[in-house]
Amino acid sequence: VKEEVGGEEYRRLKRKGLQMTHQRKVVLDAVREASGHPDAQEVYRRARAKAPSISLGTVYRTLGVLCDVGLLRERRFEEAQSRYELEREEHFHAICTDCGLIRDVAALGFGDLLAQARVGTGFDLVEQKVEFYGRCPECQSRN
Amino acid sequence: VKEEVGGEEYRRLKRKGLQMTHQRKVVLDAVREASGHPDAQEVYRRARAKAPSISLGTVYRTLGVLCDVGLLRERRFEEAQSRYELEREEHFHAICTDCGLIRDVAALGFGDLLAQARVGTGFDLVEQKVEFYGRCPECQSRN
DNA sequence: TTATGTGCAAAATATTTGCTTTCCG
DNA sequence: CGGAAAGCAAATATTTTGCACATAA
Repeated sequence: VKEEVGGEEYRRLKRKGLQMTHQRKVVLDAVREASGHPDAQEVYRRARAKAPSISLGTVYRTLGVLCDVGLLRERRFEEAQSRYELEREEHFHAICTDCGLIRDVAALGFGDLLAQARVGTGFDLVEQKVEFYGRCPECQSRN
Repeated sequence: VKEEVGGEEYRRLKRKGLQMTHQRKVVLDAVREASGHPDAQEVYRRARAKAPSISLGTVYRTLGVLCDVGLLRERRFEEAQSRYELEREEHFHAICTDCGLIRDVAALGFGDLLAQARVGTGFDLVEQKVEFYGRCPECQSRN
């Protein structure tokens, strides 16, 4: 049995009756190659390097599709625009208030925040979002 | 010594060379009277009840000013628009994924998340944002 | 071949800004 | 009175959508 390259992506799309296209490959690669958490404009810029005729509308639609099938994850930090990251295990984010750098933080070791919040609220909570704000090491040493 | 009603607001504004105006009173009251976390449109709607000629632009500028002087706080949840709340001690939020209800959650009892994140990242973190998502009690009993 | 996807442009949504007039202190 | 603020409309910024044409399977 031969494992197909990119098989996972095809499978996720097919499961929902969606097709794999050049644009979808290119957008997914753009997010992979961007360091971290690109917004739609950066994905668009990167995608055009490989698919010059791709439109911004397609980038938005494609990012939405890739989130729907579970390959990407949309994130809204304290900004006007959404950012996108590869879907993976739960983690938190530290965001530099000077330069905007976003660093992933392992969720391990923070205890069961969800369980505590469930007790405190009566909500059937299934997901959490944790962000920390402050200056990154580089900006700290800059002055 | 007589304590002036609304003195605190005047003081905060004056400290930055800003004036108190009818519109600023009305916008602040609108946030106070809204249950919880109104967005600019809801503030606008409420403010017009007391100041019919107020414009949406003024609402936005005023919300910004009131945040600057520390009376309000801008919040972005997983939505396109910002929401606003009265500035107060740190707390978290539980958000209903069905009806959108936003409930405040006391931050006490969650341990020193910031300290842990500082160690993990090397960032000089000074602020945290914690949100929980799931169904509120009422939506749970609805079906 | 045919359902699905893309490009393009216009629309929708949220927020900001320039400028003239009005108002607070 | 003089600087700060409001109203209004136009400008921005981000994201969504309608539709004719193109493409994957």
